[in-house]
Amino acid sequence: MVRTPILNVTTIRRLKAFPWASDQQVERLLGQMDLHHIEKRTVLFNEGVPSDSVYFLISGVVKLSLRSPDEERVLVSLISPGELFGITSLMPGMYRAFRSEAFSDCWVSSVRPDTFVTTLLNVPFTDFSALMEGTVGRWFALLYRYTHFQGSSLRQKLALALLELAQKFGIQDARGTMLILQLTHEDLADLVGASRQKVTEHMQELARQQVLLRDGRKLIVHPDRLREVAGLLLDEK
Amino acid sequence: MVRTPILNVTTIRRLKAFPWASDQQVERLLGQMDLHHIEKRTVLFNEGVPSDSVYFLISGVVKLSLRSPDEERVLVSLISPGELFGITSLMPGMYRAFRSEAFSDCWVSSVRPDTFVTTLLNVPFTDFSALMEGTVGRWFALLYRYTHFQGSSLRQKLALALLELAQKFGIQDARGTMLILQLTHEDLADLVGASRQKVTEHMQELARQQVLLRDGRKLIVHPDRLREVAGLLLDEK
DNA sequence: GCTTTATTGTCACCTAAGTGACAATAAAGG
DNA sequence: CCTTTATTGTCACTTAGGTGACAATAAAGC
Repeated sequence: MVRTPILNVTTIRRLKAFPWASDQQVERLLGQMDLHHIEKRTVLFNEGVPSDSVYFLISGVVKLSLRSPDEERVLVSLISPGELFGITSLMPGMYRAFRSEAFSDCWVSSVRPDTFVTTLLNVPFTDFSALMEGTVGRWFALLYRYTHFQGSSLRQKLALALLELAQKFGIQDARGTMLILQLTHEDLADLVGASRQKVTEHMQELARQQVLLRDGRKLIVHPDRLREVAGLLLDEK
Repeated sequence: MVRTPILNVTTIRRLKAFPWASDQQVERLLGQMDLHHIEKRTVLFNEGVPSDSVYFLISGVVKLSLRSPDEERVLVSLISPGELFGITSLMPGMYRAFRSEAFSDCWVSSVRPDTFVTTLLNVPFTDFSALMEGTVGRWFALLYRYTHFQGSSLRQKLALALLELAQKFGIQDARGTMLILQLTHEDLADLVGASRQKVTEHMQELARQQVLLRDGRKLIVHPDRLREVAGLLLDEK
């Protein structure tokens, strides 16, 4: 039998979690958190499901991962006791970007994101959430791109990068989505971490396959086909 | 001569920035923001300097970049009008992780982070800042690792990954920093995006060079030497 | 319109890392 | 203690992408 750990203010303080919060706040938060024991290799949540709780790791190690285009697993991060995870739930309408599973036997606690925020910050959740989206949402988008770069070919990285650019700088055009930006192949190379020459080769190949075309020095891309090339499932992003 | 743009609530709304904020709040924020015109290629801030303002891009494109171990530039992101950037200033004691420079001629506006937060959220800045650190600080650490992976050799990636693990899971030991984790070479391979075999080879090489050593299945690392191997400047991280 | 400079295209060659296939250990389970 | 399974070590071979070196365009400056 496993002994249930005691979760009180002292435990929280020892884990160096929420150092800024008052004892009162921590106490109030604890009253709203529940406790789960999770055996090694158990999946807590999977990529793609709605983000509806914040998790707090009490003991053990949790692994965040992702599957790459070639079905390999990308290990994104290992979470240590005292850390919060699953914080995409602090932004509105997010889905889990990574799978989380127990890397060893763990004790985990979870809270509803609104309870978490209102208890610790005394501000309406929707306001906080919107501000998060407008600020650190960009970090998350970057993290998304970089984690998906792992285990991808140059071709796939290019597609992924162009997809992100299309969302930010794209305007609709009869022939597709035009990027209102003067990008050289060297810029793209710096963006995907490749050499200028190979980017030229792959861009030509992508143009040949009608995934994109060039109008002077402006690019016109086909988001759907890019998604296909990037090896994303159709529902992603 | 360049014509100074008008920065009022209508402009902000057209840029689809801060959609959740009331006209009053936006009005109040605008009163605290100043306006700069920046010519193409001008550097707004450099890596390593203290993070003391939040920026808002009104027009043009801003480029965030980083220099890799071999002096190449990694293009991290291109910022489009209506976006906030330089938001590490929302976390306490942060330094800029990326260089930001004008990719085209830009109009940029800046605010002090505390003004930004208190105006839009009506909460003490220190509270907000601490909560940010405890939640999305992890995302930033991940982003740091992944951006630094770009243009690094497997050896450098391994060093960087082990450095992060040492910070999270390391305890001091007479022989260095011991990772209290049972990590296989395969786990490390998944973490750095490499094959198991090559990780074995490099780990052996690192052990030979006294950067780390193995005690059974536990690792003992030398953070200083890892930092050296990773090609980081001594003051970074 | 012409000159200069930046960008793209193409190639042959090189190198780091991926791959498959095992042997050698070490840990775990009975 | 012995068997089974997981992990590490090693090596030959393949491959994607880096590199240098140009020629061909296209854009920018005058």
